[in-house]
Amino acid sequence: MATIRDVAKLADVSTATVSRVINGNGYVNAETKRRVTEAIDQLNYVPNDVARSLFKGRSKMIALFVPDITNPFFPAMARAVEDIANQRDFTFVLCNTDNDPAKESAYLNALQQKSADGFIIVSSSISDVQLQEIRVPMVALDRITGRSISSVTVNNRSGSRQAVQYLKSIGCKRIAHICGLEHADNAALRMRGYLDEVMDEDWFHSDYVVSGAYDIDTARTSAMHLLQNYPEVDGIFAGNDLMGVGVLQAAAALRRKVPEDVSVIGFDGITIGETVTPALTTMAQPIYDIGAKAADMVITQIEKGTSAVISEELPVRLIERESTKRKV
Amino acid sequence: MATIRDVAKLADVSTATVSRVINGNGYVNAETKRRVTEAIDQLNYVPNDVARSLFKGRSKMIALFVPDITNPFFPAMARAVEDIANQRDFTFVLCNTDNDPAKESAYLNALQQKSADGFIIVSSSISDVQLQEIRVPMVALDRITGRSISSVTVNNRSGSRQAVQYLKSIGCKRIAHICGLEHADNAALRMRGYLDEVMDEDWFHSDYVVSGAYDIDTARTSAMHLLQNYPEVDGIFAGNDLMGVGVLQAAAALRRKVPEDVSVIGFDGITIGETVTPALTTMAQPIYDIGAKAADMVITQIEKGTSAVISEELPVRLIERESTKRKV
DNA sequence: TTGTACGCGTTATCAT
DNA sequence: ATGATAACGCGTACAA
Repeated sequence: MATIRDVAKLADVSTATVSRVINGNGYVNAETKRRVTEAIDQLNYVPNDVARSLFKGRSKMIALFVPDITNPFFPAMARAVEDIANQRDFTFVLCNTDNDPAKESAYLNALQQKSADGFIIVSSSISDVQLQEIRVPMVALDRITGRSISSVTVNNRSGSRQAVQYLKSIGCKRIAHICGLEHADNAALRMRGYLDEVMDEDWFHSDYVVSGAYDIDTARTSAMHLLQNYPEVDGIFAGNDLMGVGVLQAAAALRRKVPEDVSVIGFDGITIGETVTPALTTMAQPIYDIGAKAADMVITQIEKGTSAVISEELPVRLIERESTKRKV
Repeated sequence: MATIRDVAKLADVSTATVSRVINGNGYVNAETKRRVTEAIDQLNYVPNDVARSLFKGRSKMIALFVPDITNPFFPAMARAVEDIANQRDFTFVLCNTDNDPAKESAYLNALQQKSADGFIIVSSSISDVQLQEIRVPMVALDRITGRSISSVTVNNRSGSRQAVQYLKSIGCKRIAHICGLEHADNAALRMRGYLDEVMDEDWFHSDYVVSGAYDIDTARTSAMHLLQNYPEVDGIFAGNDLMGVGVLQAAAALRRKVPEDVSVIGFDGITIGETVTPALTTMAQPIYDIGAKAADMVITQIEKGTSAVISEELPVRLIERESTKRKV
């Protein structure tokens, strides 16, 4: 690997001049510039990022923390972040935390040691105080922000209300909810939205809310119990699509027809919802936009050096598929 | 952020001594060591990784290149690589290349600039010559290696033969194949395996091989044409599970019953195969093991500094689900 | 056993 | 318009 000194020697100038040519700083004679550029080409010189980082204390690198890389929602989002990062010449690192505080801390430390410039964090297990300690731009997704951290979220609560209203509108009389991870803010918000719509119904029963872990398997188990114990349930709002798929599996196992016997709606809008049978109706999040917006915010903050706290809320929208049908 | 000098000053020793304590190198008096450790604790000192990298020319960072992060196969593999990397105290970076040579080059350059220590590459678009130019340990997955690059693969060809033999054994009389990306070595191998088994059959027809892009949508389209033009086909071997799902969708759209009218088998063993209806029979790869093995190989090479070329082949195994059934 | 001093490759400041 | 040089923070000869 050629260094800046090699280039300087070949072009018969000082390293300072080479640096100026590379970074377009200060004045440099056209002819000198030509010589330097030529030397750079000839030696195939590329500035060493590590040395740059050491000097600047910055690395042109941002990281995205996700709680479960096997939930297709997150790869989809990661792709957006990656696109924006690449466009703006940042290196993108994806970290899978498994909602494990230890892993999160480890990643956080490791990356801060590497002078990571910014973080986008989807996590319900990382503590607010720990987030405060991060000294670089950061955006939280899917978490209620204590006004101290920038965020990009969707209207979880009203979106959930919409989902439940939709179930009502197609004729569901007993609507249950599979709730996501307890300590996840968005799970709590979606449950709130559900409760907003059903709490005052005379049929409402607190056992109509069961828990899942935002994954297929736990949701299937929970839904089995629910459907067995409360056979009158004819509509289920799952806290995310993965759990919606779990509900479909539970219904199939119990020979309950979807959507004839029970309608199911999920939340997220991941593509797996189109591949299951029946295809899953869902409240779709603008996944790409969320990731892109978050990346844009972080990078802009990095580049401008501002630390303004911005919170953005994006809308969800209903996608009707086969798992819900109007009762005749 | 405290530096090594701050620690040295507080402990009243030289930076060299502090460095010795940190890295366990050379001799250092027990009492001195105590003082230094204390100072480290007190200042919350952590060595700066960037400075380390600059000095050593290494970064304790490995990268995994995958062609399509939205194919669940790759997140599953990434998780394995990540686990091993973390265990061995390496930072893990996941790069999604979209099979785009430009993106691959960009990532490769960017990461080499950052002194990445090793690469695990799943790619059919990156050229062999470009791989040769990488001066750090590297493992290729899913590609025929020119003996010059270490690799971890599965027995694609014999696995495919097994798949086709299985279809035959359950009574399929006309077996077609949805082939993956043309320039992908593993797609070619899987097609070879298929051809090994069917080429000499008197019913065989070259139009029984159609192409997909290793994704659901293209496979569905191809399968639609196939099933429409060749209604006698009663067994389909899809080059991967995603395409298997595409085939199921095509069959559903054409009201062809699976497995009664046509049996379908995929390749990969990703979980989405369990969620579709009917659940997809598949030749499952040991996904986690592949990633773990590759990570282990790269890191071992990095640490030992050896450059031996190792090629490992792992076995696939049949998982029977609902998309195939013995003809009576 | 410990300290001094240099180099890793870059950028920025200050001269010239 | 250009060059010399001091940082950035660390690890390691070499000297003591």
